[in-house]
Amino acid sequence: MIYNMLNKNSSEDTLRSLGLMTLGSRLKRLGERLQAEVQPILSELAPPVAAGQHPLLAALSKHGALTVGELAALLGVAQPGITRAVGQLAGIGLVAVTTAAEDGRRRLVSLSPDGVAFVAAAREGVWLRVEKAVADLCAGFGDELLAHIGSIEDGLARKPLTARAVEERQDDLA
Amino acid sequence: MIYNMLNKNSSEDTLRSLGLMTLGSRLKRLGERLQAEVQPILSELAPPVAAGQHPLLAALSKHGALTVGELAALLGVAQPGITRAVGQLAGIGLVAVTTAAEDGRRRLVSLSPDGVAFVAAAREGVWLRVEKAVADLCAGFGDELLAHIGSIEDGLARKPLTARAVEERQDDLA
DNA sequence: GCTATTTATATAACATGATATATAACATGT
DNA sequence: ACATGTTATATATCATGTTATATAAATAGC
Repeated sequence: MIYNMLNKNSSEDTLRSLGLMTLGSRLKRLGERLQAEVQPILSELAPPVAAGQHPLLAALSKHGALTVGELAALLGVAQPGITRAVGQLAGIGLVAVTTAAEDGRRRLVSLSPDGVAFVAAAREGVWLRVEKAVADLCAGFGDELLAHIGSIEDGLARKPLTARAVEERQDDLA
Repeated sequence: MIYNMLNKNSSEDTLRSLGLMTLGSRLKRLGERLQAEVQPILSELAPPVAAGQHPLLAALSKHGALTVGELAALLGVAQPGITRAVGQLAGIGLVAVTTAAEDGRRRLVSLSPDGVAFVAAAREGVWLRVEKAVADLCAGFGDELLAHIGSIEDGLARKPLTARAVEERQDDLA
């Protein structure tokens, strides 16, 4: 019976065996795994910043001051998450927040001087190392993978999944 | 200026432009997006079950009764998450939990009669429709994408990311 | 100018990942 | 038989996604 126990599931992966039916769960799991593995590398640059917040800093560096809503749109996440992340980054002094002059509702988020230095150092150091490590992991098919991901994202924007499944049902009725 | 605002970021995606450096964040985002889009389809089968919990039911259906630890290993997630999910599924009557006879620490989780019927119906209905919708979304490259994902998962198991980045640093020192 | 509607964002609440730890059961060694 | 170490799992805590909503500012329409 101990033999059965070990054989039963010692190296099986249910998500893998379920294929495209659980693609979302599998991508999420792998994404979280990668973020967790990348975190120690990123944290070598002080102050430690969550892996998921580095793109926010990169967006500010690239575009200059942005509103909460703009950041949410650029990063493809919900607004309250950005509010929270910005609050945390402001707390450690990497970003500064002001109220937009032309619209009192808008909050303008920008890199602080410390934030500017942080991003510059990250570009030359940890970001580069992370990219290389991930490229090594992808063993040459990185570009192809990114293209597939892009294609799925574009496909979802064009036509949501529920619309694809609805058509399937109509086919069944015919 | 309104023109500038719109042009600034109307369709740009920071994660996409950052490429492999933010692969984890991007995979996580897409995975959560897919789970969210799949949820309404799955919820057509009563009772509603979270997208992330369907694989747990599939694992029980395939392997029979499993312990909490075995489920965590099969699904590649942490044990407390399984404890919670099992509690929820037991709450809606799809799984049953007993104590293993040969080891009083182990909890044996199995599909209830309602759970067996649920899985059977899902197999013929919503799981099939989800798989087809996702395959449609992948536009023919589904198998290739799954292979890439598998390769990354295997690559992480063989050699963690931090080990890959460490070697990079040693190269820099030389 | 006033009213109704829309918009930007903070806040609340919740779901779902994780790590850490307490507790009990089991295994090992003397 | 007893002490020590290991293991399975519930529980606590936290981080990070989300949706919903309240509040204030801005916009649209008359």
